[in-house]
Amino acid sequence: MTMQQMEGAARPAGRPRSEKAEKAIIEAALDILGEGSGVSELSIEAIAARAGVGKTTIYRRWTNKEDLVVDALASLKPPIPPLKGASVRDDLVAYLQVVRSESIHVRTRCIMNIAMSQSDRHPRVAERFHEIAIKPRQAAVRAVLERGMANGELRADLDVEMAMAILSGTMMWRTKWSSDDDLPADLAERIVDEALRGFRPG
Amino acid sequence: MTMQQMEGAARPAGRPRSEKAEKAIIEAALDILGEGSGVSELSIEAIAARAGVGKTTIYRRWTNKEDLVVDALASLKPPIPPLKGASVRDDLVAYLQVVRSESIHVRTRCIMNIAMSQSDRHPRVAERFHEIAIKPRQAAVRAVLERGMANGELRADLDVEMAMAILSGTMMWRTKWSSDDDLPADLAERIVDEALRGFRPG
DNA sequence: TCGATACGCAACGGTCGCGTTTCATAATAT
DNA sequence: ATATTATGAAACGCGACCGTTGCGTATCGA
Repeated sequence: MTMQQMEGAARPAGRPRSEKAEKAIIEAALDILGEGSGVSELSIEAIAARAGVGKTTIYRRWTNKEDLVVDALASLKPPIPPLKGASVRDDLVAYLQVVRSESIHVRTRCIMNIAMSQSDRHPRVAERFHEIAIKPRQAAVRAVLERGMANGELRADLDVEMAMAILSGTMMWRTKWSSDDDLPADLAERIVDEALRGFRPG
Repeated sequence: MTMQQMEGAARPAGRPRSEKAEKAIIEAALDILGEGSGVSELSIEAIAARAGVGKTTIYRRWTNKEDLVVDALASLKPPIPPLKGASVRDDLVAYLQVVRSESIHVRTRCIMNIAMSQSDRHPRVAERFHEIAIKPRQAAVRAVLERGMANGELRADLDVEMAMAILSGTMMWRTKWSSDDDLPADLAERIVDEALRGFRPG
């Protein structure tokens, strides 16, 4: 018995799959989605062409488009900002500023659109996106709010879910229905200040 | 000179276009969009088939799909609720309840999705939708808020645009990321009450 | 070296929707 | 009646992708 055979994932014979190709495929898919295509307009041929890869190489790894998109979304590491500022206000402003700055980049914008608009048609994709990109952020915001409730910066009876919806929803609404350039620079601060007015004790 | 010739739109000779066909086409288009298709997946052939109409009849009236969709969206009469209640709170609750109830119907939901997600790819469509479905509602809400500011129910220095974004954005966020059934029945009231906490004077 | 597997590439037959045309028929003005 | 335009149906050639296959080459383990 050789060392190799003892390894957990008994390596099959023959040429191993190219990791580079795999990354190129996922990157190409995200790229095309980032240009505004919906999931159904995303064609395997286009992905293969852009990735510089044969269609075979794609079909060998994923049996359908949805699985590919799910993996692609999963590869998006959401850059959660630290949020360990001095005050609840600072943390929330920092968070919403990240959201705002992302909404300006076309790629982020389109991928967000996909996740939001195709939840009926492609529930698995939307669910995965929610898991990857939304939940961790919501958890971070929730931590900030709960910290504030604990130390008295916020009302003790604050409805945390509602507060999170107010913060994220307001920013989303503004970024949706505005052209990029008429988003005021201090939008994050203004949203937080307006929201906090109702979140504070008293 | 006959009466007919004196009419504003000098009726051309020959068989007139069928109004019924026109309505059937638009209805079919909305129907398919309401099932979750994006604009680009919406095929003329499918519209014709569902409307019980020849493709000729469609191509004779619209030169491209976008124009058809624009007209279809324009045919959506937004049922703006009256909003003449006793208080700002009552009006806002009534408004958000309409929004909430619409978000449950698949058709409304999908058409909303289209307008929101395809603004990059089909700006004319999104713009038209905004004109038809968003602006009048926002105007109604703005009127309620301004009335409240005038009679002292709301702070005199309230940022009206921000307040509208908070109300609509929060409801949208909740309806987006929730399955229909875990939307609490009193969601509208809870959003309004939470928001008003910061909108009131003092 | 040899067997096995993956690679990029090109071609296959098949489906779908495109936008156009033709056809027989229907509806309207003169 | 006759001229004119619209209608639904069917068929056209065209191009985009589909998912599969065969090809020669590259990369691995034994």
